[in-house]
Amino acid sequence: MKISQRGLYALKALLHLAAAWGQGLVTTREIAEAERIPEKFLEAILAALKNARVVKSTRGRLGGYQLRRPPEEVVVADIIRLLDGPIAPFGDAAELVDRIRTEERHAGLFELFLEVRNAASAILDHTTLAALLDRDRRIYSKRALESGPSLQGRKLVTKRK
Amino acid sequence: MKISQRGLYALKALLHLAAAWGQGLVTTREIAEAERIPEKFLEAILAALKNARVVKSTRGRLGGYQLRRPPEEVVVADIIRLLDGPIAPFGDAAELVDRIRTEERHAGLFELFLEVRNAASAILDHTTLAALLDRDRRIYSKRALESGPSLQGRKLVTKRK
DNA sequence: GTATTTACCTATCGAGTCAGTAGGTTATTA
DNA sequence: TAATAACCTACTGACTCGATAGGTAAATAC
Repeated sequence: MKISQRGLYALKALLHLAAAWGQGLVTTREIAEAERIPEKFLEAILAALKNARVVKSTRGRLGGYQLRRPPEEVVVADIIRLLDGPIAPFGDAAELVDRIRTEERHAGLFELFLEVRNAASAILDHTTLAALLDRDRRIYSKRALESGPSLQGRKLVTKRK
Repeated sequence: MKISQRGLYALKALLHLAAAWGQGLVTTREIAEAERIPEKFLEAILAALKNARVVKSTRGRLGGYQLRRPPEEVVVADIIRLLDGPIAPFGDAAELVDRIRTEERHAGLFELFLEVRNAASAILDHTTLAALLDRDRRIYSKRALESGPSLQGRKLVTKRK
């Protein structure tokens, strides 16, 4: 599986919406600027996400986008499959299973590919937007601590004493 | 990572050469026919494999190809990297490490990608042509046993009694 | 020494994908 | 009614993928 720029943008946009969960609507422009995504390109991506019922929209003034379900219920693997196709190094899971059965000379090759896809799937299938957002925040605050302890940084350090 | 038709052909051709290891040279035509690979296309693939010193060749009459090293020493991950680029869902390992450091908003995303690439790499890096060939043979004989026990099949069954 | 066989080299091609861009239409609200 | 924001359609240039065509160079058989 290869994650395209489009797929990456989609995940970033969804993380943005996940961060804004429960706080109303967010416009494409807002996301585009914050996440450094070409606005018109983002429009197309959000259209796809809307079509797949990941996201919902309201139009006109004060319009915008929001997640359809809470961040804990949006799984990363689904988004990747939607934008960039199957999570497998060759074909998809069903095709691999089939070729393990039918290929008379090198079935082992497809067995191997299936193992790889299962390993990748295992990770991506149990990672949600909420989990990813958590990660982002953890890294962010760890960084604030390391490079130039700010007010917030100091407090944490002090607490650890 | 996505394995192309080209990459698949390369692996099949190498498995063919691995099976012929120690038995002299094999021509492109022979490989092309046995493995159902367009001959001219296979030529280009073998050229790349030769360039990368995976395979060596002799030309003229009685010419052909052979592996440069024993099948136990040829690792599948290297072949895939050669033909289809890095084994990572996004960029390569070095780029991912870099973006985990530099991305200020969504470093967690790249951490996740790195985990996926490590999982895939772990499998493909410790699989050699010899191991794959073994797999192929195991599946093949298991199949002979299941569907219509031939002479060879019967022997095995009888032994098990 | 000539014909055959095989690897090797160069160039080209049609189809498809990727990452956008452009320009307008419809709905909602101040 | 004007402004705003989602929505829709079409197009583009660059690139990749999976080949095909046609010839050159080297090694061997006869």
